[in-house]
Amino acid sequence: MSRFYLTTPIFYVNDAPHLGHAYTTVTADAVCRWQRLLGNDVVFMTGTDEHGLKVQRAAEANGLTPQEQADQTSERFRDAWDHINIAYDDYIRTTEPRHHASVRAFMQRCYDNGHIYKGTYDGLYSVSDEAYVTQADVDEGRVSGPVERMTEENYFFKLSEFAEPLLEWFEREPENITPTRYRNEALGIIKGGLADVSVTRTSLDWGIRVPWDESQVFYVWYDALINYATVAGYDGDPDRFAAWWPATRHLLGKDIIRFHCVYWPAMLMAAGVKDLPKFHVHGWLLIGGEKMSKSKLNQISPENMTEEFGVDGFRYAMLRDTSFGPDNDFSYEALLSRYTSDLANAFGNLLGRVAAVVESKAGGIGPAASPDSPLRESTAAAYEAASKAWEQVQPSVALDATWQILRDANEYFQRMEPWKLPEGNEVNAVLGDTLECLRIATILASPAIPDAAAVAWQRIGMTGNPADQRLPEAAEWGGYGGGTQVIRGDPLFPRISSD
RNA sequence: GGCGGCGUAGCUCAGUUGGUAAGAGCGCUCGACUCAUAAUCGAGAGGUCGCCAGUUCAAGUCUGGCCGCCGCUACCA
Repeated sequence: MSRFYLTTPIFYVNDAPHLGHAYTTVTADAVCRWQRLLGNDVVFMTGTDEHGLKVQRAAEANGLTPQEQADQTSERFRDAWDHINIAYDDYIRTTEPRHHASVRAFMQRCYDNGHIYKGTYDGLYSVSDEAYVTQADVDEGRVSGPVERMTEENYFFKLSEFAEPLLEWFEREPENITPTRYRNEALGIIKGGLADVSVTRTSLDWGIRVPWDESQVFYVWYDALINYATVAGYDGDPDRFAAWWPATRHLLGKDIIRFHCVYWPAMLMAAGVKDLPKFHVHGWLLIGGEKMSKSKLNQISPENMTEEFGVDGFRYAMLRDTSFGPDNDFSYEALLSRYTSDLANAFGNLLGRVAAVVESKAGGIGPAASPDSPLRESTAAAYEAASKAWEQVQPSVALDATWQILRDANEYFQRMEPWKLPEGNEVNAVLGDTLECLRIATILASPAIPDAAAVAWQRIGMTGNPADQRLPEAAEWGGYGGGTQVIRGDPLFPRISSD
């Protein structure tokens, strides 16, 4: 048994949960559920990033204190994740005392190790963009309003010192960042030259106080990144940290590569943390299709997506239709099409037709799988492919491989025509083998569709929950012993009309 | 501007270190079947692999140029 610690980025609380957040989080959830099937010890973490100027401003605009603003939005994220069945083990908020303590301890180490110094930040600030900008930004018209020169005494992190160590890390760990395209991008950032970065601010209060200079607070990014260490027990639980930190994997979007894949590893080195995380980077979820844009689904909360397709329908379609890495198009039409073809037709309908024939030809009792089934080999191959894909954080590939079992089972069932056979061994073998395919596919699909998988599991006469199965044994042919009641029931994934 | 990425069948995407007649799912056409959620199964049509040039016995797969789209370039996954 091994440990598996997976994080999503923590989400900034000036923005309501939307499909992009859901994409990252559902992917992480499914990957963790797969790891649990393997019997690994898993910690799955998500949470909210609550400090910084934008939160302070948003609070003022809403007539709230920053804490109230953070409380409200953080709760919305938590509700959204509960709604789409995200089984997180820890939900961190950067305003929690444990995180404040952790950040102060972490940064104090960096300071004590001589990687932080006091300097003068001198930069251009665009009020309308609420952001610091470069001269190049101004020259090339990427700034929406007037800029003013800001001068501030800040503490700087000696990022420039870490270019070499970072390159050594890339040399040493060929798979530190996947997919490769993003590894190259991070490498490009490092090779492009790293300047020291200002990590504190005096211009706002809503942040974590610098332990060696209480007049300053940490700039929100450098507080936020440390959350991953907080959850692993960085401050106050050295044993836990030693055990879990080496198992760390970060899931993130390509827009935050710089901070995660370059700055964060450098900070860890500065704090004297030996183990560096693995990074899995994904592209954007692009929203295409007219119906989708009609209701501005790119801004809509994840809850709205589940009204028609159910939680599992939404989760499945998103995981199956987005290849992890590149940007992906996602649309209402695609979602409907995926739901219908894969869930209603290939899975739900197979379940229904088998149950109907079990009822008419086997008295409603599922017969056992036959040991020498022609489906045995292809099912094993599908498991191997799915397993490999989950390991590589490729849910779409894993689910496609899993559905091969269902396609094969439908083909077999069709070819054997059990509904025409007389009751007896021959029909029992066909039914048992098809049920066995459903049993295995249900386990393998459960990370994507946990609730529906649990229902399907009961329908074919299994007891317990597919989530409690252990791979790889549970995926081996012959696990369906038969002799239990198969339940026909209502369609597991009812068809949805397209209007 | 700088750095990086993408452009393969109608759609969404796969295509190891260049090498048998370019793949999958969906969609479409035709046929079969009727156990099932008008589901399922079979057959088929459909691609000059963005464009041009080059390297090579051989390029979707390498090199150069061009066109189009996109990301990052200090606080949105």
